[in-house]
Amino acid sequence: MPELPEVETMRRGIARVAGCAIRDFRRPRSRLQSITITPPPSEFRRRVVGRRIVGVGRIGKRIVLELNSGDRIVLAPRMAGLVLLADPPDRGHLRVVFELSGLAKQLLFWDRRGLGVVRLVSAAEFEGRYGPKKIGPDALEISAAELRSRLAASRRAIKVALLDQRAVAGIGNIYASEMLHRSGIHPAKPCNRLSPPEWRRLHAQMGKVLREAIRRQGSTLRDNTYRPARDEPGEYEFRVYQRDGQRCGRCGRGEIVRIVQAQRSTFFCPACQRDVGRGAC
DNA sequence: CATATGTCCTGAGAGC
DNA sequence: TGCTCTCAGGACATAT
Repeated sequence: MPELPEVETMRRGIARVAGCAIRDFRRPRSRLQSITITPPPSEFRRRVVGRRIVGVGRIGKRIVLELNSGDRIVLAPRMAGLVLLADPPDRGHLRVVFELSGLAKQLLFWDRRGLGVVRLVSAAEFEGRYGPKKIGPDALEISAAELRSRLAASRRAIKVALLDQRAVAGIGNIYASEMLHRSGIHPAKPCNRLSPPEWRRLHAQMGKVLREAIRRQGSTLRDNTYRPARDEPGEYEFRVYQRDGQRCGRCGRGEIVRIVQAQRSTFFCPACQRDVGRGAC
């Protein structure tokens, strides 16, 4: 699940690997299919062992470890991955272990579904793969004007467009529903039908939702996969996500419904997110 | 180019 | 209990 708030929480959780040297890189044996590791483990190992981690950043929903060689390690948890220093949920889904020396002893990549990716890239490759042409401005940093100019011409539904990482980075399926609800915007409204006040509200609520979620250390879903620490769930509280059938707390009148857009669930309140923007011409 | 869709993988939960 | 089926946070390749 990890979206921007969960990945940022994980990044903060491992921040002290900055300054550590990588002593070893290994993949614990597992009955599961192996995750994507590029380049292949032998070359990966050769290029990271003995290097020092000089920076711990985040780009959208990925964690980026900068090495003193100029290479970067990009960790993408995708749907069910975790980046941790210790205490993984179990050993069976532990995919990669970096043995470190310094303030942290280990860095772990754990992934229940195996959709995650661990990638080592040169500076040039990083630019091509994760540069501004591929990944838009971070959702925490983007200005209102930039958000609008990047999306306003699109005919796509706003909920679907918010998931496009080239437009704005870090928003996923859950927080997209949450920020649209707080903005009072119908998720199926085409981007090119949003009014200037709607763009302003969306921008404001985007920042609010993501900052609040980071403060609460993200959110833990029904599958219990993500947690900021052992035995400790993320404490962000959803207002619409997976609350279909319940009364809307915003207007107190509507009942939250679930719809499907682009094969993904969307939750919203038909009473306070009323205008689909497709009314009579 | 912009937009839409199928797929990767494992595990949980529903239904029978 | 145990089987089979469907679905889940993301991102990318491919198709239209």
